[in-house]
Amino acid sequence: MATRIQQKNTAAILEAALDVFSTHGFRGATVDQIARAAGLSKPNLLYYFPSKEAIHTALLDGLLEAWLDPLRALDEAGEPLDEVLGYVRRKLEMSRDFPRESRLFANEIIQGAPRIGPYLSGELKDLVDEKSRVIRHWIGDGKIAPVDPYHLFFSIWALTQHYADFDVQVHAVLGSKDIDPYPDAQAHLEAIFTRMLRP
Amino acid sequence: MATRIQQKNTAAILEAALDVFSTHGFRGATVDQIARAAGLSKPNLLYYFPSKEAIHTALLDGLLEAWLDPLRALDEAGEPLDEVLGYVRRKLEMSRDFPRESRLFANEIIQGAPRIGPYLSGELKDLVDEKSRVIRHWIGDGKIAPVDPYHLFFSIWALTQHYADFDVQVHAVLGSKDIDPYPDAQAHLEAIFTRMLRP
DNA sequence: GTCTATAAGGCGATAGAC
DNA sequence: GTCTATCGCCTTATAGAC
Repeated sequence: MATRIQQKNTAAILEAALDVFSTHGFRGATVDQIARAAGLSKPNLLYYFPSKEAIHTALLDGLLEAWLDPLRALDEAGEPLDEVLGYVRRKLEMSRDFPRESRLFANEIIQGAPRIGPYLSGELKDLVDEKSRVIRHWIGDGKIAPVDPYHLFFSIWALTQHYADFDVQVHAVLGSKDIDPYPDAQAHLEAIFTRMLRP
Repeated sequence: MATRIQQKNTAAILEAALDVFSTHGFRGATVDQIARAAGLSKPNLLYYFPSKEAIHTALLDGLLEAWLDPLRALDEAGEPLDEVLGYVRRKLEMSRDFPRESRLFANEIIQGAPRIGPYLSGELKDLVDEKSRVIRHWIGDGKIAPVDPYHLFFSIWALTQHYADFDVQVHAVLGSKDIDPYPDAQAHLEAIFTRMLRP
């Protein structure tokens, strides 16, 4: 049974760690940095988590738990094009609302997925295999244009996560620090996938 | 005037450093790791480069020098759709042939572009602004369908670089370690942009 | 040009008082 | 539960012999 203080501090640590790990990667982050951002001393932080690795694992576990939800919601019984567009919209909203989580994930993958390799070829692949059959079924019925389902999913991931992972570049190129690129991005992606999938 | 030994060792160091930096990021990489991969002792490596930072800077400078070439080649006088498809093809070939360079760049951007911020809002933005005017010109002439030029370029970058940066995930999801995903990727991307831009 | 040895400091983690 | 002090390791970089 966690006390109110424990809950508060644990939450503050995870919040601070998400900030630091997503920006600097696992090795680039320091426990001191996380502790200061959480308003705690270093030994006090290590009173709540046994090690730096443990904090990182806790973050990753929490993330992977929710990472596949948008894809799970893709419904075979729905209107095919709407279902894909809905998935794209949910993924783009995740980039907008949880960019640090996206960068935490991206850091892991780029560095060879040392901690989540089994997840990729297990849970993730299984779900993608399943939903690929749905896509192929829709294609067979003439509901959407022919497309390689796996590369379709790669495209959705790449296009939506780009706005979180490469956020700095997006803003640098658009030039205006204050403008929200997401409304235009949403319209752009909807147009892409509509043209791509309309029979 | 560099001797043959100097040229050989400098090249070996940069080659090894590209391997290590692109996989582990700047902080995650160690000089010892790079030295061993280059077949040199640590002090010997530091005889050729004054610091770890200097090696990284040399790599980044060399990369940025060539990074924009595929976009520079986009020719206003060419056939619009072919020009865009050619750019996509060149970028995808860069992902296939230089995945470590792509990951080196991705690591920098994800971590907030601490070293290349000026490049992004300088050289890169200027070139994108220029080529965006070309895209808009083509749209005005009815040569390609209306599209936001900036988000078009974001899409090209996201879709092509994904195959280098998220290589591990691509292979995990496709399931077969030995299969080359690039032929299918090329066909997929050509179909996307053809459908997207045909008037 | 290349090595062994080592300085100097940062970092993860622990000890022990309060 | 939280702190100060510190251990021990790892890492960057240098000294100095060959």
